[in-house]
Amino acid sequence: MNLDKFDLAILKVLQENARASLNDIGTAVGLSSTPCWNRIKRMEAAGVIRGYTVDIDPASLGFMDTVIVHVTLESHSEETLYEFGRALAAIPEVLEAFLVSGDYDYYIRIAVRDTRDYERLLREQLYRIPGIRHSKSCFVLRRLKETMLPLTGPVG
Amino acid sequence: MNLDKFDLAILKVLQENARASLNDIGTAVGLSSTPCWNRIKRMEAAGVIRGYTVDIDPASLGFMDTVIVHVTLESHSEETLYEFGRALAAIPEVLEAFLVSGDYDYYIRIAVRDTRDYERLLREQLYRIPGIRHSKSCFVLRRLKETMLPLTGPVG
DNA sequence: AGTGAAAAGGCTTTAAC
DNA sequence: GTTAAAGCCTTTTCACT
Repeated sequence: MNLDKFDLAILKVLQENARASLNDIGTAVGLSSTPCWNRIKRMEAAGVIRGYTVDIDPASLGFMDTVIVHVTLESHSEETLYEFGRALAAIPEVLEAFLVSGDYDYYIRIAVRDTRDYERLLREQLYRIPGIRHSKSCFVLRRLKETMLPLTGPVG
Repeated sequence: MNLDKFDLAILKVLQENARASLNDIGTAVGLSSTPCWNRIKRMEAAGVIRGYTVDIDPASLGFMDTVIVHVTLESHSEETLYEFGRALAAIPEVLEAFLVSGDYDYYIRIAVRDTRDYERLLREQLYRIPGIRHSKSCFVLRRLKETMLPLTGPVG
């Protein structure tokens, strides 16, 4: 799908506030509300916009720490990789899971209550998944940037 | 701030669709729209809800690959760490940046157009930041889980 | 605390340019 | 592909439980 500068501008507004009204979006991008609405519906239908979500403060939910875990598996068969991914997806504390190239097989980011909760999670959840060989963790000391796609560049 | 099961249920609905109407939210959680509205405003004011954002398909924007980069710095002084973080935050392709404990100093996730774009980004952007010593990259082969906070557990 | 109704405002559609 | 206007649905307020 071809996105012009108005589409990108609309996405940028929605990225900052997904509940912005069509009037506000229109004012921000220099259009009236109707074309904005049409463009949004078009992007939703085309799968450019996958959905709208809320940004929740992890600490408010009791998750005081973020841990990044690197995992290697016993086998690299498609079945093992798939099964491991499915098991990870079922753990709510697992925020992100990526199958990666290189020294490790999976990169995972988890939200934990505290260090004891981290230890429990590793022992009772992660190491109970069949196929896991080894893991290596690092605690996040500071978060510097939120996850937002760049809306300038390749298609801008 | 104390969150009860209704608050968590509301967050869950918003996490799946941040543009859900108050009526739909109310129906889903078993309340009328007014208390839902009050609870949402309260959570916004308390910083539990940090904002609402849109989930955009990276491929639609021309970003076909995701790369995870681990970085070590020359110095671990507060100034170097801070300056590096500031420079990272200014690169739109950098989706996430975490200051971490362990073997590496920064963990970064970047969106790239293709392998050439990755090479360009590394050379022209990342390695031009003062203080960088070494980096190690791995390409994401498959993304298994989206970033969503678990809404059961510690406070549920 | 929650409910339900009423007012104010925004969303969605139709039609015209 | 854009603007303007009409009807409808949602948000927001208020009175009551």
